[in-house]
Formats: sequence, structure tokens, C-alpha cells
Amino acid sequence: MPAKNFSEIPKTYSPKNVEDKWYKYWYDHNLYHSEVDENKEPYTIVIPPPNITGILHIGHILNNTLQDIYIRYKRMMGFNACWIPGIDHASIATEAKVVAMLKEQGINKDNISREDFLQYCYEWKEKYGGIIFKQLRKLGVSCDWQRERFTMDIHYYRKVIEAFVKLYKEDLIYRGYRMVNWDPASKSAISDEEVFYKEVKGKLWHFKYPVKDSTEYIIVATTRPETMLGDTGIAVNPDDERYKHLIGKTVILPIVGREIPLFTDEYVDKEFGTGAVKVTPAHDVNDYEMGLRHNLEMVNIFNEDATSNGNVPKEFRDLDRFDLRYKVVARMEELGLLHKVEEYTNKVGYSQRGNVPIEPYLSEQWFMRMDKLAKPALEAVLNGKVNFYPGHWVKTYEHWMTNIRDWCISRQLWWGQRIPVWYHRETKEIYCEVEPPADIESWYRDDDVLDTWASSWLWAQDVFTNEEEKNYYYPTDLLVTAPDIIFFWVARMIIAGMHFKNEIPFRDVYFTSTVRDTQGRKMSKSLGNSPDPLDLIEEYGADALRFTMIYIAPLGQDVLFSTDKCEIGRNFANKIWNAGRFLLMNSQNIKVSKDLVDEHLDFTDRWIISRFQKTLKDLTEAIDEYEINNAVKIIYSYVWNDFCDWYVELSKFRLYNASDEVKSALLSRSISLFEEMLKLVHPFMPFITEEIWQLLDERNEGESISTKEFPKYYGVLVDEIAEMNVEFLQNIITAIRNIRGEMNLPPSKQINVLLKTDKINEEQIKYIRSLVKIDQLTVDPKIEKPKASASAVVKGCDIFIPLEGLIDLNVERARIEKEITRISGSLEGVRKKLSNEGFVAKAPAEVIDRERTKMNDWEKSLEKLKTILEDIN
RNA sequence: GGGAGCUUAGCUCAGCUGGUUCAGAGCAUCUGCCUUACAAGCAGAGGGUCAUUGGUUCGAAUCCAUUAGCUCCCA
Repeated sequence: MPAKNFSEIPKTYSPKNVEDKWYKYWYDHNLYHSEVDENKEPYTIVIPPPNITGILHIGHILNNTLQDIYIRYKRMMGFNACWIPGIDHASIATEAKVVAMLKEQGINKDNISREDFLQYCYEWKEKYGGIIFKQLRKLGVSCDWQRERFTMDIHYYRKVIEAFVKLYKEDLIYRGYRMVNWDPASKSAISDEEVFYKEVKGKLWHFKYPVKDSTEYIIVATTRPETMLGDTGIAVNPDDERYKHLIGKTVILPIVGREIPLFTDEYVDKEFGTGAVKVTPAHDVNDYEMGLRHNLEMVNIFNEDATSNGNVPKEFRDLDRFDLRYKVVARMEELGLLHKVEEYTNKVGYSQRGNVPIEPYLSEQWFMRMDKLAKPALEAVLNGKVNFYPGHWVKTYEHWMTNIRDWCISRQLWWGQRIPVWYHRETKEIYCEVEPPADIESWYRDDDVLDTWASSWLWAQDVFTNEEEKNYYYPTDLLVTAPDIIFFWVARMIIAGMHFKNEIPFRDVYFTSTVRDTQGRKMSKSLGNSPDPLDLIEEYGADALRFTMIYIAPLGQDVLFSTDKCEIGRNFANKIWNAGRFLLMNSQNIKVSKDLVDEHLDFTDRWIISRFQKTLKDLTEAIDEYEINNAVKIIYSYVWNDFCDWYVELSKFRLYNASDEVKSALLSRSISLFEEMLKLVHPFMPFITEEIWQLLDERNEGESISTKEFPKYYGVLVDEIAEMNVEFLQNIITAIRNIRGEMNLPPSKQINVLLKTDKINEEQIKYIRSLVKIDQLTVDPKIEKPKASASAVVKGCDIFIPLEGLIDLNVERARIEKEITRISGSLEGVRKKLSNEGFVAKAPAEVIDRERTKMNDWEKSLEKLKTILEDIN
């Protein structure tokens, strides 16, 4: 076994060199590459492709650690594990960045050709697209790097186009002149999902509009006064008595002079503002609907960049929408038509990309009909073919899928999959195919590209480039993603899977926590509260960061992260390191051999083996249930409490005192158990486990713990008797240490201990001696409590520590009284239960039995404690 | 306005289908310890009417309803 010299192993673990060394080793040996193998069951994960513009942030750490845990775990379980990495072209985001970059170089996008622009985009991708993966490698991810994909790969591009053509031919894609969310910054339509709403403090302006042929005015309230130039009607609620006499009259639109009708519509809320609303069908979604219902004129007053166009009076043209606002208000005031202005807070839709207020805007766009497409995808989740973790997301999904609206999939951009539609120059006929029309010169192509999500919705199926692979790996097994893209991506991938392959894209979806700072704020660049993961890895190590992240991130709840929490993982890594160090150092002097691991077992060995089996069972159950936060705590408690605090400490007695043969057997066994333990830890902390595993034995080149078999559960090794015996031991030891502590007896102070019990054997006595410093230990079932001694009562054993001259009777009295109070309280509870006729009649027999033994035990203890107390008094 | 979730120790959270994990863990706090794996550590201790009020039940942190507060998503 260990052949190196370990006397120089450092006391603290330093991950820096270790991590880079082993990542290179894994990478160079291509350990995580997967090929189709019909003899092995596949386990597949596709990475949620990060943006090519993106850099690693703290959310990626959580997400990718989870994926790596599952892929490593399944790989060790014997699956053909395949984790496919890749990146997303991120149409709007990238185009914005490239445009900005060109601007800096003095190049205006409008002055270069589409081809040239795309060239710049590809250059951008080459330069920045791979950064995030280099960063991810620092985290230890075991992706199959030979399968790295990009949403603009030739193969993938074609698949996206094929999907469009198919849907078009099925009449599930159509072109229409509709109101869309317009982002004036990128001059493109965006989907409903790309709009976020912000509370904005603004004003509510009340305008007076004169009624034609009357001296009356009708007062309307608006948060967007500038749109009044496009008003084509006034609406009131049909039940509103205040305006009954005006219905059907005509109103003169100030400034413009247009005559517009006053009509009734159920939509109008009597309580809001004055109860009368101005209607601008071309610039408000609700007004648009009303406009359709009442056949109103649609007057579009904006250009693509949201400056005013030729449909407004001359002096108001070519103004930015916000400049226009103030000019309109000023004019209304001049005209004496500004009734009043109120402070008002409302929610304004912003573009997720441009971070500017979106403009509801009428334009020609491509849409996808969603209602039919959504049905099988909804079914797949409701009937459990696709499982969500945590499950409550199913309701959110269902709600969205049943109220789904048509999806605007065209974007007025260049970077992305170009819509495969050509218009005939003369006949205006539409041609939609993967290949361009033969007589290409008679046609011109649609300028727009597809929404990025209309590209990435094929991710789970088209990262595979041939049918054999697709059939083998698809459907994938797990998707780990943030819940904020459940509609954007998760839902649409399921839709695509069901529609194009009639098969789900993945069986399980794990929705990660949102990472926040300790004040509960989202991590964001502008707040500056987002630590750079690479700094964290540098400072604490990737293992520590991974472990910490999982440790503090319960399923389905936000996680409050701060840098110092990484100490949890760092300290844990150090603990493992030192346990390994202890074993390796002893192996310098003690012979180690695999043949000896089952020799000379005593009850403490059987106990740790039993604990290991139980831990393994609990752990795999937790992982399988996606209770990953629980899983990590199970490991933590086994490693720290069972193995290090107790087993290692217990083993020292034999390691220093037993015969050479017993020593060898014990150390061999400890190392073997430790090695198995490392395998449990490996998916969570891949680097340190590899490092120590490699130190434990001579390994062949290319060998790695990450490709070894995960331990298997053997129920026969669970040993309840050994566990009881060690527990008994632990209770006695803890009780003695407690007295030492409470009585302020320093460890240097030797004490004598008397144990009144008939349940203890020689072996146990040895361990007690070794774990608490005892001068004289007397064991006898008939001991009388000596005067002036401290006492404790544990189940099956009374403990007395004679402290003549050392004991503070007041302290001892307080100790015993406290214990009496505690037990009396519990006892009272049990007695009450057992005296309840209903309980005795209805509760299951085993529960009653349990309560009875509890009562008996506590009664005995209480009696003893009372005697002890009397004795003190 | 509709939907989802949360409220348990000073902080962050476990506690699945009600009864031996029933009041827990980590961090923080306090007290002792440089005990030959580890001070990034060891040993011990203190600390909670399980948000409110009802109900179901022999039995409720756990199930149901209610009230209050907080968070998120959608309109």
C-alpha cells in the first residue's frame, strides 16, 4: 500500500496546486468522454448553455456543482455518464455587445453588410465564447469536452431551420401585424417573457378634452401623456352614471384637433382616475384590444427607436418619447387643459436586454401558435413523465401552459438563425424551405432572425449529431436549471421534444435555488454584492466552494451566500485531509495489507462498518430524491462525527498498545474504510478525494477515484448490537467529560471513576480509560456512592467521581437538580400519555410499549438522582 | 387582481406520509484545553409556547381552517 514518505505532509490542506494538477490529469486522460455503448445504460445531462457573452458568476457554481455531483455519482454507479457542454449564441445580448464594440472602433452597424457584421460576431465568439468553460474547469466539472456544442454550429443551425419549416408547413407558424413588446434600444421585438416589470415613481396627468358642440370637458388621466397624440377614442364604463349623457358624443383631441368618439367598454375601471380613459390603440395593449372591438383608427406615432414620427403635428416630430412627454404636457398647460398632476407609482415593462421601457408597438412579426403545441407538453409533466424538483413548480408550469399565448419568434437582428422565408419580388408569394428557391434572384429573404429560445429549445435533442447517438442518449436524464427560465427554456424544450420527437427531453428537472447575499438581495453587478467565483476558488479551493454551496442551498429555497461561509467547506476539506494524514503517518511504522482488513475486529470496528452502511443507504436515498443538501449533511456527519471524532479516537488505543498483528489489521481496515468514505465524498469534492486516494496506494497511470465503483450497500453489515455497545460507551464517556467540564477540572487533573453497572465488559473499559483521563477506574454493580463525589446517571450505569476537597457542593447540587427537572418533565409527559384512556385504547401496541419502557427508564433514573441529591443535602 | 412559497435557537436552515431523531444541525456565543491527524482543531455548556387563533385526533412543529407578516412569479 502506501509507499511514499508522509512525514512531511503539511498540517493544513492547500488546494491550489492539487486542483489544477488533477484537472489536467483527468483532461489529459480524457476520462469523461462517453461513446455509445449498448452494453451500458446511459446517464445524460445537457448543460444549460451559458451565453457566449457571459462570465462565470456565483449562480453557475451552484448549478454546475449539482450537475457534476450527479454525473460523477452516476459514473461511479456504473452508468455510461455523459455531460454535454455547450454555449448559446444569445442573439440580442451578443448583438448589443458587438454593436457597442464596433461603435468604439468607429464602425456603425448600419454602414456594414450583414456578412461583415456576422464575421465580427464569430470573431467575438472565438475570443470570448470559451472563457466560461475555462472558468468552469476550475470548478472541477467532468464534462465530455469532445462534445462541446454551440447553438450556431452548422448542424445545429440546420436543425433549427428545419424545425421552423416543419412548423410553418403545419400552420403552427404564421406572420402577422400585431402589437408586440418593442425594445427601442435594440430596435427589435421581444417576447412577453423578456419583459420585466419595475415599480417606477411617476405622475398621473389629468387632461381636459373638450366635448364637441358643448362647453363641457371630459377629464382623462394618463401616465403616458405623450401618447395622447395617437388617441383615437375615449372610453368609459357602461355603468358609470357620471358620463351617461356623453356617450356617443364626439371629443376634440387637443393639440391634434382630431375628432374622436366617446364610447363604453367593460374594460374601463370606474374607480381608476376619473373613470374616463383615453384610448391609444397603437401604443397600449389594452387599448389595442379596445381598438379592435370598437373599430378605432390605429395611429402609430413612433419610429422604431421610439422617436415621434410624421403622424404627429410638425413641431412635435423627431422627439424622443420622454422629450415628447414634457413638450405635450407643457402645451396642454398653455392651453389650459392640464387639470391636475398627481404623484403616482406604477409598474412599467422594461426590456430584459436593453433595460429600457418597452414600447407596445404594432409591427409585422412571425408568431408561433402555442395552444396545440402546449397540450402534450403539459400532459408530460402532469402525468409524471417529466418530474420537477421541487414539485411545486408543476403548478406554475401548468398555469402558464394553460394560459399560453402565441409566441413572437422573429427578432430584428442579424446574429442568429435567419428565418428561412423568401418573398417573391413580384407576386409576394411566400417560400419557406430549408434550401433557398432555385431562381433566387426573383426572391428576397426575410431579414429577421429567430428568437434565441426558438433555437435553444432544441438543445436537449440536437446536441447529438447523428441518429445512433440520439437514440442512445435521448431522452436525457436530468436538467439542472434556474426556475426563472422555466417558461423561456424548460417549457419550450418539453414542447419541442414532444412535438418533434414525441418524447420528453429529460426525465427530471432540478430547479436550483437563487443565490442571494446575506441581506437577501439578488447577486448583481450593479450592487457589487456578487463575489467572483474565481477569487473564491483561489482563496478556499473549488472543493470548499462546491461543498459550501450545496451545504447552504436547500432544495427550492433561496440561498444566502457570503464569502466567509466558504469556511464550512474549507474546514471540512481540512478535516478529511488530516484524517488521511493520520492514517498515512501511522502507515510509516505499521504494516498495511489488504488481506488484513477483516482480521481482529472488535465491536468498535463493527460499529463503524455498520455506521458506514447506514450512511451509504441514507446518502444514496437522499441523492436519488434530489435532497442534495441533506445528502451533504449526511456525509458531513459521518466523516466528522462518526469517523473522525469517535472511530479514529477509539482506534488510537489499539494503534498504540496492541500487538503488531492487531495494529496492522486495524490500520489496514481504517485505510480501507477511509478509502470507501472518499468515494462517497468524491462527487461533492472531486479534487481532495482524488489527491488523497492517489496517496493511499500505488495507482496506475490514468487510474482515478472518479472512475472507480461507488460503494454498495450490504445490509448484513448493519450491526445493531455493536451500535448499542458503542452508544453505551459514548454516553458514559460524555457524562464523565461533562462532569469534568462543569466542575472545572482541567484535563491534567487525574480523577478516579466508579461505575456502578453490570453491563460493561473489559474491552469497553479499556476504551473509557483511553478517552477520558482516569487514574483509577472501579467497576462493580454494588458500589455505594462515596461521600463528596460528583455523579451522573446514564441508562444502565451510574457514574461516581470522588472529589474530596475538589467538589463544590453547590455546583453539584445544581447539576443534579437540573437533571432531575429535565427528567421529571419528560416523565410527566409520558405518564400523562399513559394515563390517557384514549391513548391506551387506540394507539398501536408498539407505541404504547415504547412509552412504557421510556417511563420505566426515566423512573429509575429519577429515583437514583433523588437519592444522590438527598445525599448531598 | 390571480398563482406559488415562506414564518422553528441570536443568524441560516433540517424536521417526508401525525407517536424513539421530537424539539435538531451548522454558524455565532460562553467555559476549559497548544491531548503526538487537525487551533481551519478538541472537550463541554447555554439558548426555542416550532408566527397567530381555532379545529381534527387518544396524540399536532407535522393535517385542516383562520389571521398577521415576508418573498417570488404572472396580469
